[in-house]
Amino acid sequence: METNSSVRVRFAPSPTGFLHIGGARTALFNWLFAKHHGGTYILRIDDTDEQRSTQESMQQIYDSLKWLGLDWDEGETVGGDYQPYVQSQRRKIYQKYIQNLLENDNAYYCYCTPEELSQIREHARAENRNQSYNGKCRNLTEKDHRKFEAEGRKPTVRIKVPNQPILVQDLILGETQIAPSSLQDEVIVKSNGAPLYNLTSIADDIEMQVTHVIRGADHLNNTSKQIMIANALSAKIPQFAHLPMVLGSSKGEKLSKRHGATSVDQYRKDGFIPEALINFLVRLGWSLDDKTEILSINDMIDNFSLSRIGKSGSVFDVKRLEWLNNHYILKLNLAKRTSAVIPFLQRDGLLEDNFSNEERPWLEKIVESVGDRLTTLADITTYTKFFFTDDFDYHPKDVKKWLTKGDPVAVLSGARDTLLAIENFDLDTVESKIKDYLNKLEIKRIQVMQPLRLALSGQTFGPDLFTIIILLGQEKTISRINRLIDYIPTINKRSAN
RNA sequence: GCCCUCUUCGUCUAGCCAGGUCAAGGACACCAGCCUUUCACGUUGGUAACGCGGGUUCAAAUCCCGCAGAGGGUACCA
Repeated sequence: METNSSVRVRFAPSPTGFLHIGGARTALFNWLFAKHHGGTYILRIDDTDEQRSTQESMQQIYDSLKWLGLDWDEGETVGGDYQPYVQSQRRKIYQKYIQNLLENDNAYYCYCTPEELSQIREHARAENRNQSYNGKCRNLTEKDHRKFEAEGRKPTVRIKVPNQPILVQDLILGETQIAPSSLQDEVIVKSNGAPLYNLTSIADDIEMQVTHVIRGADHLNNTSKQIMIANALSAKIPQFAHLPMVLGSSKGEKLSKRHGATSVDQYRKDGFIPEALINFLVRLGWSLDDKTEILSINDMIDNFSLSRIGKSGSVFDVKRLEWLNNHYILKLNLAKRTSAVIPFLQRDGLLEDNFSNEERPWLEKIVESVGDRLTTLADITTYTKFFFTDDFDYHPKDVKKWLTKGDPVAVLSGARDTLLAIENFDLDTVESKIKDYLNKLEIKRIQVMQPLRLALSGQTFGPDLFTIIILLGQEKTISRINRLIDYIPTINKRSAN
């Protein structure tokens, strides 16, 4: 493994909502890059958007990152040499940068009103240029300033586009030159005095000694603006790596709610586990070789490299996530799997919030009976509901398929009597007695097993039938069979209604 | 419109930089068989891709040019 302790990276979300999938991948890649190089991973909150940033979002992002296991070395909650790590608390620091820019004539005050600006924008567009500002206030005289101030106009601060092209060197995308003509004098401080993202982001990257900026490709255009600012400051710029976008469908659209859940928190609620999500995310744009799909965190850390990240966007395919989720749930030992599943049983009202420890062994047996069927933790309810409650229906389709042919009442009665006669009600005995019974009948096993399944669980899928019988116990098993036997004569009446 | 970027099976990707071993490999999904008390799992097999057009070369998925398509940006958002 390469070791370069001077590597410093950051994940800098804006707290305007939950942590979404794309953000989680960006965080993961930064985290892996830092771990791989023995460097430092910083969590910074870029909350310069006063309108949309909220405390709740900040907390949600922290929670999601922690749930994923992406702990940070420096940041609001853990400290570090560059506190504070929340941009809204760093205004004083940016002031220094703004002064520098202004004093060296690399930035200037602009008094244009929103109306004037939109006119300029329209004009530029009519001429097929993409600049929305024309440098109108670049060369204001002292007199102009006084006049505007007297009118009560509050100025913004704009950075001056240099004459030379901006060179953007990207570790993933390669090198591009951005002509001054396709850049414009960006606003870096709002008229209310609030510094804007493109200033604060690069200022903090410089300030915090960030060596590599790894972020989504949606920031590609911002990078040239930020390099322009850093150049004006004569500051050393970090290296950049833009991650291709995470897309929502094969049409190549950016991932959005229309394509299903987009937040990490929603996937947690849906019963996905962090190991699966991490493994899924790391393979979105990155690969180790031509065949490795499953990687442990250590595998990822040992092998992670920016050079193996592709250039094109990746579609978020939930089927792949489900496959990984099933895989990682299986890797959980019974105790862990049981613990993981408990909140979902509680959520679905099958288990008391304060269930007793005595129930734990029984719970574990139920979870064990489910075997490898869980795609998500939330699936536990589907497979085990009938263990917890008698309140279940028989699906009409199953009823029609298994209870309307032959003589199900006789078949079930026979099975019931067989079970009733058993003294040692254990798995081996139950299994052998039932099999003896099956062998005596002249119908296919399935014709007995499925009606029994329906009687006991209301379903024709799920755990091993003999295990279900044992977990339910003799008494409940018998009464549920009787319940179905009583139900069968009413079937025709029901369908007639 | 303008600027920037991208383009291998339906999806994630390997291969591309250092052209031949690629009549393109793996995985998810899908389909079929096997296994089986159900559903899953597992297992065996199958369908399926180098966006298009030029060029360079003995040879191009790989290099060059053009086109098309897609994405991102174009804010006193990030």
